[in-house]
Amino acid sequence: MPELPEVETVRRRLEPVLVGRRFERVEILDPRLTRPEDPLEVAAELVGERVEAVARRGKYVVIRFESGRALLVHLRMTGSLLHVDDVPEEDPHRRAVVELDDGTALVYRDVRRFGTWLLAEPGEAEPYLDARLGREPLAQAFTTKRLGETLAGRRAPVKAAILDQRRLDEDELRALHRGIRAALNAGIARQGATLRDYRTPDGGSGRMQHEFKVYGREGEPCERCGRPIEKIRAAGRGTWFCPGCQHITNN
DNA sequence: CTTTTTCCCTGGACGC
DNA sequence: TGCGTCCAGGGAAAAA
Repeated sequence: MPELPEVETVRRRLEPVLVGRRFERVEILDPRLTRPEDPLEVAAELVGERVEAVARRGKYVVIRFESGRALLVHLRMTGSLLHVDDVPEEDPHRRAVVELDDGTALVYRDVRRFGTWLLAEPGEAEPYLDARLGREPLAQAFTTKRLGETLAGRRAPVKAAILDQRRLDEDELRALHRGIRAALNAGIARQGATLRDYRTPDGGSGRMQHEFKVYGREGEPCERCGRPIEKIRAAGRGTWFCPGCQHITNN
């Protein structure tokens, strides 16, 4: 699913083809996409907007218009933004189509319909995003110190039994910080991971899934130490880890 | 207040 | 072949 590396890949692919383009025609096929706003209204409001920039905040794709408005697109589980020369026929999962002034189109498809499009008026986008998102892990401002401050005072396990932040010493905190940035950069370098639905805007697949060492490998021997990969559920989410290489500090 | 669980939603995998 | 059941999970909302 689209995590930060996937969303950043989408942003990078869309930026050169969207900046300067005008939204000529907008069709929102799934009324849930703009919830709770009226899809017809949002579609009508988008017509005529000219793209000034394509940014990213967390896992939101932020399409900024010259008018000062912004379209906040969240792909959630299975959303994808595709840039096409011609809109293909017949796709039951197509949720929106934006025809651009150069004859190309932006097609949004989303199998599981969790994704959202929010049209923010001038000045609304920043407060909206600030209220929902933490700090950008690839920004300069994201330092080991800042990460420590974020985790301080929190009692929740960082991914349950794998890492208990109460026991993160200076070196472990540094390792976590480096690990976060290294993993995200590796993912971006490979244009994200395609497990099933994720596509880049030109329809291609990411390659990061080939680098996964534990994800989806329950029972298989760790390729580093040979111990079987384990799977647990952390905060409601499936979590795989190597009990040998990713040491557990119980309690 | 913090943390966990439920819910949304669909299609693929699996058992019978 | 055709069901019924389970699972995947981002993030909001509800529950604990």
